[in-house]
Amino acid sequence: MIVQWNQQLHSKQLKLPRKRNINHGVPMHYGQSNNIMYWNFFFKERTKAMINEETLLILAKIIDDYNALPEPKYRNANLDVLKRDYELLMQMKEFLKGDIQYAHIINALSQTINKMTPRNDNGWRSVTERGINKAIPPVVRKKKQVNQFPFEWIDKKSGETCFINNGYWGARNYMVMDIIGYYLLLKEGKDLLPKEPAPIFSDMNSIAVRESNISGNNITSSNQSSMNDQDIKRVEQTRYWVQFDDREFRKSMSLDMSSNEIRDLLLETSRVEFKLVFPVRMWNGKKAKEQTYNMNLFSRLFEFGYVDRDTRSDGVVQSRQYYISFNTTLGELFAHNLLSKSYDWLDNRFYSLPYNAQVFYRRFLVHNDYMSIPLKVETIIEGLNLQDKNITNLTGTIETNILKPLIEQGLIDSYEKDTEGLYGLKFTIKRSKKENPKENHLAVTGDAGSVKEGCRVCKERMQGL
DNA sequence: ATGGGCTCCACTGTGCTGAT
DNA sequence: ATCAGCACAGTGGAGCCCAT
Repeated sequence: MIVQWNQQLHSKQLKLPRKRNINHGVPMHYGQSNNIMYWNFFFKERTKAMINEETLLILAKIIDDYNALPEPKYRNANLDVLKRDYELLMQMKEFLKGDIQYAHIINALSQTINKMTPRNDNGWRSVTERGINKAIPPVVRKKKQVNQFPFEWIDKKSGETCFINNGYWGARNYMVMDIIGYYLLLKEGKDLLPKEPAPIFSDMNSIAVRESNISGNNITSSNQSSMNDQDIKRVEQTRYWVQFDDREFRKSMSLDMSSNEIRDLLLETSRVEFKLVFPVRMWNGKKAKEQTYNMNLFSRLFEFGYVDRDTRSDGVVQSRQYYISFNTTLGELFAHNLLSKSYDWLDNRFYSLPYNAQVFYRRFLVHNDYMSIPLKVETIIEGLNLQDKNITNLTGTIETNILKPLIEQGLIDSYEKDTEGLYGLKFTIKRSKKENPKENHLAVTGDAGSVKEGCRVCKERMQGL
C-alpha cells in the first residue's frame, strides 16, 4: 500500500483519483446520466473520501510500526525506514493538518531521525582544561532527596576534604568552562593559540599568597549580573577576562540555546563555589609537572556579567554581550593551567552525547591515552556520583547510556565486562591510539596539545571576539 | 522573509518498587 | 540478584507567534 501511495506522490497525482477507481462501484444509472456537474461532484467527493481513508490507514500503520520499536528507539530503528515514513507523512500534510496523532508522530519521527543522523563535524575544536575535569565531580539535582549543601568528599591522595556549594555541577557547566577557556587562550594568543607556555604562578607558595590577597578584596560581586559601563570597565581592568555574545557561544557548543538559557547557564556556573584539591601544572625548569594545590578558602571559577544588546519592543532580549573575568583564586588557577598548556581537545560533537557519557569521558579518559583502562564499578560510581542503589539497573545504565554512545561516537573502541574479577564487577575500556591530532585543522604536537601555529579557521572564528 | 522565543510533547536517562 | 514497569525531570524538534 505504501509503495502505491509513493508512486502517486511522485507522479504528483495526490488530488486525482487512481484510474482504476473511477468507475469502481458506480451504479449504472449514474453512469448513464449526462449531467456533467453531477459527475464532477460525485467524482471529487468520492476521491477525497477514499484518499482520506487510505491516508488514515497509512498513518495508523506508521504509528503502529513506530510504537513496535523497542526502546531506546534511536538504537533500534532503521534510519532509511524512518526517513521514508517521515517523507510519507510530510506528503499527507494537507489531509491531516490539525490531527493530534499526526502531529505527535511527526514530532517523534523527526526527533528520532535527528538523533540517529550522525552529527557532522563543523570543524570546531575546543580545549578542555585538565584541572576542572580531574578535580570537580558532578553534583546533580535529585528529585525527592534534598541535596545537602555543601556537597563534600575526601580527596584520596591528600586526605583533604573538598566542597562544592551554592549550586549544582554537570555536563553543561563543564562545557561552559571549555568554551570560555578556549576564548581566553585565543585572546591571550592574539587570535591564535599561544605558542609558548606562559604560566601565572611559579610555585605553590605564590598561589597561597595570591589566594589570601584575592580574598582580601572580596566580595563586591553582587548577585546583580546586569552591568553598566563602570562594571564593564572594572572587568576590563582585570588581568584575565573575555567577552562574547550569544552567536559566538552557540557556535562553540553547536547547541541551540536561547539567549535566556545561555545567560542562566553562565550565571549558575559562575555562582558555584568550590574548595578543592586542584591539579596545577608547574614548569620546573624545562619540564612540566603536575602538583596539587589545597585551597584554603572557597572560590568561584569566574565573575560574570552581561549587557542586553538587542531587545525587541515586546521586551524579549534577543542578544546579550557577556563579560567574564577570571579574577578569583580558582579562575586564576584555571587560567594558569590553560596558559601552561594543561588541556586536551574535544570536537563539537562531544556536547551532543548523553550527559553521563560526557562526564565519564572527562573523568576517566580525556587526559590520558592508555589503550586499556580497567575501571571497577565502584570507581565509576564515585567518579560520576551516580545514585542508583539498584546495581543491576546501574550497570545497565553504564552500558547503554555511557559506553555504547561513546563507542558510537568513536571515542572508545570497545569495552569488556568482567564479573569474576578479584574485586567484583569491572569494566575494561579499550582504545586504539588517540586520533592523530595533526589531522585537525590545527597543527598540534605533544601530550597537552601545544600548538605550533594557528590556522585560518581559528582566525575567522575569533573575529569579533 | 527571517529568525529568535515560546509551547507542546516524545523520547531519554535515572531512580525506585515490587514480583520472581 | 534480576528484571520489568513505572514515575519524573531534562532535553530538544516542530510549529507557531511575533517583531524586525
